Amino acid sequence: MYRKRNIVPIARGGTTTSTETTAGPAAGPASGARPKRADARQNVAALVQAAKVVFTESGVDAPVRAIAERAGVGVGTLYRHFPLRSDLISAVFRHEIDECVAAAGELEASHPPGEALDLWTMRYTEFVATKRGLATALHSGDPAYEPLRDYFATHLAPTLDRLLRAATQSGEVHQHVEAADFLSAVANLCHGSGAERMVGLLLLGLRHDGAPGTTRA
Amino acid sequence: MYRKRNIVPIARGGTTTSTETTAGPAAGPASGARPKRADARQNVAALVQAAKVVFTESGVDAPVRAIAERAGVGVGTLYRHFPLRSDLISAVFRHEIDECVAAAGELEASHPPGEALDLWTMRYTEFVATKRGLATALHSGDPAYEPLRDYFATHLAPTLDRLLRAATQSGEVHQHVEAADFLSAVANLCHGSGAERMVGLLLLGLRHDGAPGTTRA
DNA sequence: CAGTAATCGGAACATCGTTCCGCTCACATG
DNA sequence: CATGTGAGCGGAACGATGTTCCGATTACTG
Repeated sequence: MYRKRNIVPIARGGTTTSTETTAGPAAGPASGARPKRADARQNVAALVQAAKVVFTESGVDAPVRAIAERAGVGVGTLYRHFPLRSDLISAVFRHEIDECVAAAGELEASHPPGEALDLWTMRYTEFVATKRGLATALHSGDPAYEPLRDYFATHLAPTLDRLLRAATQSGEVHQHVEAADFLSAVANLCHGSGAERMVGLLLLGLRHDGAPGTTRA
Repeated sequence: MYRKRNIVPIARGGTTTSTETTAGPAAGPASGARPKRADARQNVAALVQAAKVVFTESGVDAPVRAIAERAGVGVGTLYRHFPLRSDLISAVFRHEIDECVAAAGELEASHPPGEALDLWTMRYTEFVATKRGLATALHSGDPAYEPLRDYFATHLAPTLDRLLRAATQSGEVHQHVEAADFLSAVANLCHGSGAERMVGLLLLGLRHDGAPGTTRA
């Protein structure tokens, strides 16, 4: 059989449902091509929703089939909309990542640079820590996650870089780090126990005004 | 067919070959049971040897079959001797881990506590960094790696703990950390780029004499 | 030299990612 | 509203991998 058509009609064009924001391979109405079919959009939404649940329950490594089943679609459909695993992950977390970026702006405005850096890092830590498997995926080297790495590099790295520069200029931070490296380091630390403590140490390390690898002057 | 018997006889009991040290599930002659059959010991040695090569080439996640094939045995044989993946990993790296532990003693004797801590950490970093997939395996949560985690906790943690205490007592380190947490943190950092730099920051963080999460007094 | 049990090999089974393709039906069109 | 068409769907099928099982084999004991 194909699929029971218990599909609730969706408003065409105009008003966008909340799910539309999270859709991955957006075929924006701007691109000349014909807009996506209604049932297709419905499925994309269902997949993202299902993935969100499954990722939370079993981590981002959860079996593809589990997601498809929960969404009530076949694996073929899943792959049609999300050829790369990271496409689905991005769709699910994009919003949260964007919020993380936005948070930086607020923190910068309401706190001194050093504090803003600390607070933002903790926020980022929380985000990553609650996404089981995210850090591992990010550093797996698997090309299936490339776009996800890109998204991190493009959005999060510049944000952190700004915070780092500010804190350095204000004299609170004395050590230099590549934003991308720091980001990946923090993500990695979220694997193990005592993650927050370790991230805290890293932040403390940034404050040290001696040369690395040597005992305090 | 079974196996061509091109097996070179091995001295019984007495002199132990170098491989015997690395054998995993050692059926010590002490335990009343009958000693392992000669061909079995031979296979264990071949497996460890093969695993060493394959791990280096493809990381510790390498397919089981690749190891078995390289060792010239069936997968059944591999599983017979190393029911858990970590058993094989332990067998391969036990020696290096032990050397790492031993190195601590030397460093303690020839350097001030703080320096010894730094140097030992770097040595540990090198060890983990060159074992692709080791860190990931360690923190995968997969029960197949439990014994490996144990080995780390049992051998490496006490060593680092000693170094940490000494450096704290000498006034060089001001922050407290659980040795196990630190160990796992460093291992995790070895995933990403700029690993050494990040480990360096962690070590710098230990020196900080302010409260964590706050700007320098 | 024969008997026995330890050991072996690899087929068989389960899980997972990924591809492929015939079948359907949503939508534009008349 | 009827109709044609291709976007889209489902799930079988394939390949890789981990793990178990058991009949065949042979190392060792007596």
